[in-house]
Amino acid sequence: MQKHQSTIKEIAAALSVSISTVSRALQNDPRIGLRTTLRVQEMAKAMHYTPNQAAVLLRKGRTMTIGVMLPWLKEEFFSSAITGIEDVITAGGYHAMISQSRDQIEREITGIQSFINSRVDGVIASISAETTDYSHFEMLNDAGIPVVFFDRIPDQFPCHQVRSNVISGVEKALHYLSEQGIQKIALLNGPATLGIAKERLEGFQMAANALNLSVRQDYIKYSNLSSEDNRQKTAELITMDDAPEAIFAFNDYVALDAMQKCRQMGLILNKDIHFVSFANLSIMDYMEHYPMASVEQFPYEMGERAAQMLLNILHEDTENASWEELVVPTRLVLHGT
Amino acid sequence: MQKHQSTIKEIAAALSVSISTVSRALQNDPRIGLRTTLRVQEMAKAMHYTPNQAAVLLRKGRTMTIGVMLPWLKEEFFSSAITGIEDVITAGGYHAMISQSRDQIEREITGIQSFINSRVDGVIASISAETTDYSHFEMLNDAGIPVVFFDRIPDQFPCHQVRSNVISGVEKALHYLSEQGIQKIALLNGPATLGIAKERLEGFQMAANALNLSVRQDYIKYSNLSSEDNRQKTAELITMDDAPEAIFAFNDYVALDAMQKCRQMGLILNKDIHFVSFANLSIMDYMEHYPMASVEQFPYEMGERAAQMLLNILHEDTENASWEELVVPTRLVLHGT
DNA sequence: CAGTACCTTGCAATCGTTTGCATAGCATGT
DNA sequence: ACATGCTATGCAAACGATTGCAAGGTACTG
Repeated sequence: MQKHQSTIKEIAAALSVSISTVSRALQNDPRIGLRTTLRVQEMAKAMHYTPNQAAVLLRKGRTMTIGVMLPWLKEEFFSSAITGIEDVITAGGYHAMISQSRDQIEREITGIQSFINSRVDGVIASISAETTDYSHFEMLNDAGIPVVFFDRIPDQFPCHQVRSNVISGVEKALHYLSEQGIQKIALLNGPATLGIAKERLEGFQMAANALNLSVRQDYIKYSNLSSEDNRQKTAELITMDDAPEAIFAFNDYVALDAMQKCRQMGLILNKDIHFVSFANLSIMDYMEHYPMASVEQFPYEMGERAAQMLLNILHEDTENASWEELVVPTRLVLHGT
Repeated sequence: MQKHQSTIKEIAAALSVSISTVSRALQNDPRIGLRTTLRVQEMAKAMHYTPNQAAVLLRKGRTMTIGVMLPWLKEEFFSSAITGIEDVITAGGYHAMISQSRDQIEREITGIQSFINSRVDGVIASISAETTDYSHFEMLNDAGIPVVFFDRIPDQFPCHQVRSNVISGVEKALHYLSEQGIQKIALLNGPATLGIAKERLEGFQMAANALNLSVRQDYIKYSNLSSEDNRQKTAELITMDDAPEAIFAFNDYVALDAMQKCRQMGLILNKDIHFVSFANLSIMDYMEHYPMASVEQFPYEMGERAAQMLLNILHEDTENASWEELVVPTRLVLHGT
């Protein structure tokens, strides 16, 4: 009922010892006698003492906090990734400070600013769809705060990164479509600025060449990931004179919009038009109209790996200049067969 | 390239003024001359100065941080609520520290502990499905940290709270079913420990009485919200001798599991069995098999209101003893008509 | 020229914690 | 009796910022 946070100074006063003794006793410093240590720890418990993190940080220069910046919490991919991140960093004694950019560059910048103000020990980030300028991440670098990017990775410069093997994922999916006798395949991609969009395109072209499929430039569309644009670009594809038989979607959200648009325009899914996509939302299990196949990217695992990488970097004493890079394999999941 | 965070002390040294002058200049204190103020602010910018939050907190005793504790980020209801919370508190100069309990009491406790260590100024919480003991929230109270609960609210004691008008929502839904000539209605509820589950039951019984529907005890099931239990309890309902015509589900996730189970067991949705539920996931727009109607709870708005309430409480100077309480109206959304 | 007032700046304490160094007490060895 | 070594504790200076109070400088007034 006291509305008050107790301090080591108060514990010290209550026991008539010095604050340094209290501090050491609470850390089980062997230089403090057993009797004193026990008395202090009991008193601390009785007074509901909890250390003031701000004071500890100020003294130690570390916050044991990791900033996590990602586009949307509501996307299952990212909330799963967060869970993986949380599991790893809490095991390491850290906790997460989460911020969503909502795919807006301004929110990303202010969020990163706030990470710097809070002196987070490190950052894990997946960049927004709008991000083309990276000066806010350079500020982190100047401040000596390491950053690990995952999934959505800047492609302008080298960086610590965890990404899924997009190219092999695309290859597997194209291979599968081709096996089903489907030749005319469109790519409904994300923003061209996104590294992973470029990778999807690259994988798409490589796999198409390997399979002797022609890659038509007008089969390649870029969406800004909004539902409107997803539907718009889908309409453009399926109203073409020589419309594609299958659409490879950037992710499941794009696929959902695209499939809905196709149905609205009278096409029958998995007959007139086929879908393949990235991500594999768990909610898909409940859907009647799902993509023919999905490239599963294991977001939980990617989060774990990104967090592990960051903790490793934090625990390296030497400032080694090399950029860590990890590629998580993908898996092609077939639906409804 | 300096890997270093600059401090006011360094700015002071660079300009040969005292640190107090720098501190005041940065706050536009009128006591500092215009020339000096400008010189300091320029130098601060040039040196990429950002205030160390820990030091500010230590001095000021406020963190400008709000702890947000909720069950699952991946549930759209909560991620929408977070977005509402974020929008309000960032406008007020605060930022959020998010923690998910994943419906586990232990995670909830450690998360709240960590909020206390970080000396958050306030907490917004939606309790886990396992929470029956509230001593961790009492610790917040002892520490003088105000808590606003939303949606999932403890029912053992009074507290600041924002909740949706569950009872009227249930009434509307039951009324609608009854209008469709559906009489035998089951309630597939959440854990009995959850206040909102009790409310759903209460509303269910009240509305049923008002509509002269009999409330059969064996039509009322409690799920622990896991998919297995959702399916299990559904199976129990639909295999009864006198099975219900409609199931009122605790939320859309429960409804999805239940609908899937019904389909697996050969029932035809919206014919053999009808569904009504709480929440109204946006993903439902993409679904073939959706509930007949959903009670929309406006999570974004609930988040906003909870945040506003908390900020109001924080800005009240007097410790007024009354518990704030806000009920957000619900809306019945009809699907597929 | 002394007194007054104002404008500008600096000193030093403070927030809660950690930690290098000093010190007091006590037993041991010579 | 005295140096030596050990154990157990305390002192005081940090960490980076804020802020009440003091003080130096300048200009104005009588």
